[in-house]
Amino acid sequence: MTKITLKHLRYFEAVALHRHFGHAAEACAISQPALSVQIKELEQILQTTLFERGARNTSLTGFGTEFAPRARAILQGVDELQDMARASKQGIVGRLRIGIIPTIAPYLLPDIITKLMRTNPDIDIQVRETLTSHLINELADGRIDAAIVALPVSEPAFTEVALFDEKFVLVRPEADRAKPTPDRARLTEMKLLLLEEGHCFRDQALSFCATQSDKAREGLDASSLSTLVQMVGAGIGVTLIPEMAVAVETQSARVAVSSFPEPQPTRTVGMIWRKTNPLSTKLLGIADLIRPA
Amino acid sequence: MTKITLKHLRYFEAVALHRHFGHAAEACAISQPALSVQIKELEQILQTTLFERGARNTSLTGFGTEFAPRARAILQGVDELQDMARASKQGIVGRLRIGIIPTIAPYLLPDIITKLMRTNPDIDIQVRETLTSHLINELADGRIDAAIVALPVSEPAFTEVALFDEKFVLVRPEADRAKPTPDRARLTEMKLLLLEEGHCFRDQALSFCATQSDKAREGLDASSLSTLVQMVGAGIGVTLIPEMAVAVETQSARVAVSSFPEPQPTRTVGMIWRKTNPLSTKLLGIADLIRPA
DNA sequence: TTTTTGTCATAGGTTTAAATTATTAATCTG
DNA sequence: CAGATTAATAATTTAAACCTATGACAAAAA
Repeated sequence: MTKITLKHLRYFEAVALHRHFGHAAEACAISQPALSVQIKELEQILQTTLFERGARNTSLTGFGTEFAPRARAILQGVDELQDMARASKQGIVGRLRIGIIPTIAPYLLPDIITKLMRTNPDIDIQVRETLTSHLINELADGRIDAAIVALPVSEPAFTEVALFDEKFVLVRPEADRAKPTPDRARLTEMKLLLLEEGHCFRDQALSFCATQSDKAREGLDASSLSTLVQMVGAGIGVTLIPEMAVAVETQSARVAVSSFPEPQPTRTVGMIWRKTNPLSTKLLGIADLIRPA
Repeated sequence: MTKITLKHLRYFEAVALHRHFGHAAEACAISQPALSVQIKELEQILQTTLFERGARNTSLTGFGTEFAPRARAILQGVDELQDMARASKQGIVGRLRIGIIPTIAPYLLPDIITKLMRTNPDIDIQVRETLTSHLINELADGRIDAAIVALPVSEPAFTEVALFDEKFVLVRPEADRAKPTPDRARLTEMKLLLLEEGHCFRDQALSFCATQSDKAREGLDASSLSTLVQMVGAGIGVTLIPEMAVAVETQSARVAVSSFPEPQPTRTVGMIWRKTNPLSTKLLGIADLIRPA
């Protein structure tokens, strides 16, 4: 049992339009017999007559009349598929599904979006903000196209591109402003507030603090840098935040911010994507665009 | 330049569903290379990548994700075409576009529709009421499937089937009830009211009246039998109407109805359709159904 | 009527497209 | 590194679609 093909529908449409097999065949750039055979086959598939062949004129049957607009709609749908493909190629990508970790997103995203929109007015940007481990899964599954995270990720399936390094700064209560900046050794003596488990920034901060440590830290983990800073402002302890977050987060809090002496704590922020992603080269371009330097 | 085919879309859908070329190929009952080639061709046509082939898993690209629902919609539309064809075949015809002349329609239509609906609950009946000449044109053009008119029509392209004969009766003012029924010769002396030009019934009535005649008849033509009877009731003249119309039209008028002595005037009502109409045999069945005897 | 014309269907042979099997290439997994 | 998994490529076969030529039929013209 053969199936309906678009060829059948295209030929049908031509005959319906011209009401003449010969003219329709010409319009389709094929011979009249070829068209006749195809129409006949379509009628056989449908088990119905579509055209009434008179000796001197051809017309649609009742069923053919109902059939025509649907056939036309299908053909139009197919044309639209092609248009869609063409449209999606102008500009860098068309749609970009990008993931960013929470300790970067609020500070970098406005800038990224602005830059992408400027160079690429029709782009459709979809952002996903969650923990690195989730982003890695979603990237692997093809649910997002790229992710901006702290490097290294060391997944062999991913390409990693560094975007920039960022320093961590110390946030203390306003009252501590005059005190000297502690080095990493002295930090262990202070009450250090951290993000919840799962945030890479938590681990990065901890690793700087020379604490081997999870030493009796009661449940004071915060779910965002913003909360962390507010807690510091309330005098509960001190914390580290990325330099990039300073402007936004310490605006309205009664806290003192200070840089560490060398060796300063840092992390590398980068972009990752599947090596197999066909957009690879374009993603490289996007990385260049985002990179501030 | 090759074009998109439904095969492309069917294969695409399978791969999108299974996210695995081998399994998709199995689902399509073809070999994996055949499917790979077709998908590749589709991607070439669209000038875009639809799938991201990893070494161990396959996923849709961003564009593929947008492409999928449209492809699915098209395939569904095609399936519906087939359903439509199947549905249209149950019952006698599915849709019947029928034309009837005005001097028959009001009296016969209710009966016809009742009968058709009873034997054929899902039928879609479309009625066109106009003059014979118009019906013939519309029939020839395929705009209607059949027509009920007075025979003969004598179009070689049409099949004619007689339905029944109907007599014409004389309608006189109530005051004339006691007078003897005039024969056709005496009719010429009376003021005979007729339908407008174009109605076949006008010609049929005239031809009975032995008038060779269009003799100075002022513009008193009516546009319906109903009007004609009302005019008679008002004492303007006399008229002929088909027997079938008596019950409906003389109900509320102050007129006297009488049959003619032999030879009585009659006409044959019949059904016509294009010989080339594929529904021919079914239309014969419908004629049998309509025929009162 | 007979002939001619217009129009679609059928037939046989050729070309093009699609499928098959077999093989290769690449990349994970153990 | 060896074995397994998965998709791509190659060569060949099979099937579909098309073309030219011809036939059938009905309408129009002679």
